[in-house]
Amino acid sequence: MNLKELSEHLGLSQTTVSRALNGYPEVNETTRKRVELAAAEGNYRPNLRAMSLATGRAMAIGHVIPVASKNDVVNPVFAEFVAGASQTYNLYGYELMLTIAESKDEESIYKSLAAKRAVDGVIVHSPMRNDPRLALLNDIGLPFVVHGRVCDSKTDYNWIDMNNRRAFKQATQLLIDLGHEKIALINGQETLSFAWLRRLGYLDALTENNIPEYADLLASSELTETYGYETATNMLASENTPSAFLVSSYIVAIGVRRAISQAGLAIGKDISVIIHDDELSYFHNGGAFPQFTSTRSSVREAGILAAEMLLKQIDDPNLYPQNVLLESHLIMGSSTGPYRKSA
Amino acid sequence: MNLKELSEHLGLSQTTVSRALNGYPEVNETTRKRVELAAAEGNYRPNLRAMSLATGRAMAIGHVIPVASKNDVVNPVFAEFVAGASQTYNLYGYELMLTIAESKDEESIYKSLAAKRAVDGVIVHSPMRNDPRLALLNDIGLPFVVHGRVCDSKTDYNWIDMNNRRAFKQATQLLIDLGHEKIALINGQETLSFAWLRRLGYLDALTENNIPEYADLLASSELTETYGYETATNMLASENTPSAFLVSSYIVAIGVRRAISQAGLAIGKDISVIIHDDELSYFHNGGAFPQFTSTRSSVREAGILAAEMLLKQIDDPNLYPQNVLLESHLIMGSSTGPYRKSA
DNA sequence: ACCAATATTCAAAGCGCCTTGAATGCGGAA
DNA sequence: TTCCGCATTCAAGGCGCTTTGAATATTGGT
Repeated sequence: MNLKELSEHLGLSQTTVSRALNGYPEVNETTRKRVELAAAEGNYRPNLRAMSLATGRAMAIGHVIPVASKNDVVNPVFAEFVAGASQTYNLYGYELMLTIAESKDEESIYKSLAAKRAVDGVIVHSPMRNDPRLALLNDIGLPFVVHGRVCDSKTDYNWIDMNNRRAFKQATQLLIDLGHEKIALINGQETLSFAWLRRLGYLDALTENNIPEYADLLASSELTETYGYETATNMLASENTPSAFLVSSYIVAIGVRRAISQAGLAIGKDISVIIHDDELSYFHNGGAFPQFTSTRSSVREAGILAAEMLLKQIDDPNLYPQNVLLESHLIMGSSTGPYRKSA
Repeated sequence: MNLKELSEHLGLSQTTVSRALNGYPEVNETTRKRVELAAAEGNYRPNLRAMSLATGRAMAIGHVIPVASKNDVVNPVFAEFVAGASQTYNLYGYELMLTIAESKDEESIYKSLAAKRAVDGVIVHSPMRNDPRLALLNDIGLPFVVHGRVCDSKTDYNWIDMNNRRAFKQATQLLIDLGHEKIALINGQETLSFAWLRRLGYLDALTENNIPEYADLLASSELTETYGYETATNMLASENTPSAFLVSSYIVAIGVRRAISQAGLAIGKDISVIIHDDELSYFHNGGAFPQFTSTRSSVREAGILAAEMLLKQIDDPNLYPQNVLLESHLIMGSSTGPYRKSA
């Protein structure tokens, strides 16, 4: 059933039917009711392609998820984020167009998306400290919102981020207050903003407390279980053994826990661990007594908000860039405890 | 740059330019070269909306990921699967339209997708043993491929699945060969086909070996870490203690491992564990000596193949439904060992 | 040089919708 | 009754592409 058929069926012009369904005021309320009824009965939905050709709006948002190479890790956070964004799109009648692409292809994908008029805007995932995508997107004039921040940007742009720096400073401070001094940071790739900011927060706390920084207690890599396991194993076997770990994700922390347990140590007693918890739905770290002490912030919530921000921007292109900084909560769990010499 | 501008710039008709770019034979090769060059220079891409309006093909595939409720678990497998499918779509110029939706809304989403002509086909995720979506999709005439199978279907349909039954039978047999008799199955929700088939495989092996089946060694739920932990903890504390666990996913196994370690037992010695390994990229279970003995099958690969199957089906609507059954590999790791009475 | 056959190119219609500008119907004021 | 203004409705053009059927250019044979 298309507009023509529907309007013929009703004995009305396409104009009137279209206006009736799109809420224009110059339609008799009686007529509108009739039209709406008939549309519902005939399960009529405007052809998306025709509609966007006519209006110039694609009614779709692009999400381009970068991976380093073809068989590389897909950041598990993205599924949660997208789940949030999808909620928003459903609400406003937008579609979500997903592309998982190698970083090297990203530029051409954005260009193509724009040239094809496939999307009205995009969400930028995994921003780097100095991310070339900002300039690119400004250049091609595609509205966008960054999930995270670009540290070295001269211009303003839309972003929504968690306060990584503050979160990790706070977590480090807690460990220091518990008497720890040798605190290892098992971080994500520090070319990425989120990891860099976490590192800064960690260093902030050390500096403020006059605690020396040990290069061999800093690790930075992709967030996998294996990375957590191997790094923690090595650190525990080294001379400069840490008494606490600050870990950038739940998944990495699983590897760390494996290493600790394998070394015959007890988490929360011999060794303290604080993680950042994105609240991935299949890793529930909750209850009255969570396993991990954590800085917690819902990625799904960020997805919802980012999508809303983008839709607003698309709606009003003159809107000044918006920024949202979400705060995390430091949640006490059973993975932290006072420093013990014996460790 | 649109077709009109490009053709004016070239001094050719839109017809010729369009045909030149779409590889029609009735275009002079010299002209074609000229057109292609100009198109590349002007970064011309046909407007997707206009193109699909003219051709009647949306050039997009829908993926509808069901979740039980708004804040429910998003199956982590889906990200890997989608990463595979996306590779295929990139290759063929298709877009991937993702919707994450509560199960109760799924029907209306499929209908809407079809009525809006937003997609040319869909991938059905997480099929149930008796899944109403088959009839629905046949009804609205939307091509589809199921990732997994619907156990109770009279009609043929496209699917690609891993041989769950055989995999779990084989894994169970291995445990039996190692002397285990009290083998717990920590399974997914058995309304879902994959979990049901795994259960059948497990029972097949028990039956063949005349080993009794204990209801309290069977668990079925959503695949979260917490589920694994709590279930294993309870089973280990019960009268009818299992000496081996068969676990439906890596994530659940992490919880199981936590429970085992907390009970002071050693995996691969006191207790054996076999998992199913979907090869999630951030949980590498490889190397010469993987931590977990596992039935392994790449979900990403399945995504690639499913997408190819769907595109073929769309290309030729008269194609008889296709089926692909992927076999898993039983990979020996360090989480299994012979039965010990002491456990 | 002429014509049929073939190779190229083109003008125009149509995909299904929205939207501009014009047309119609109606009631109340004059 | 006549006219004007407002409330409704409509016809037609356009979004950018593909594709049909017609037109033009080119080629080889005679």
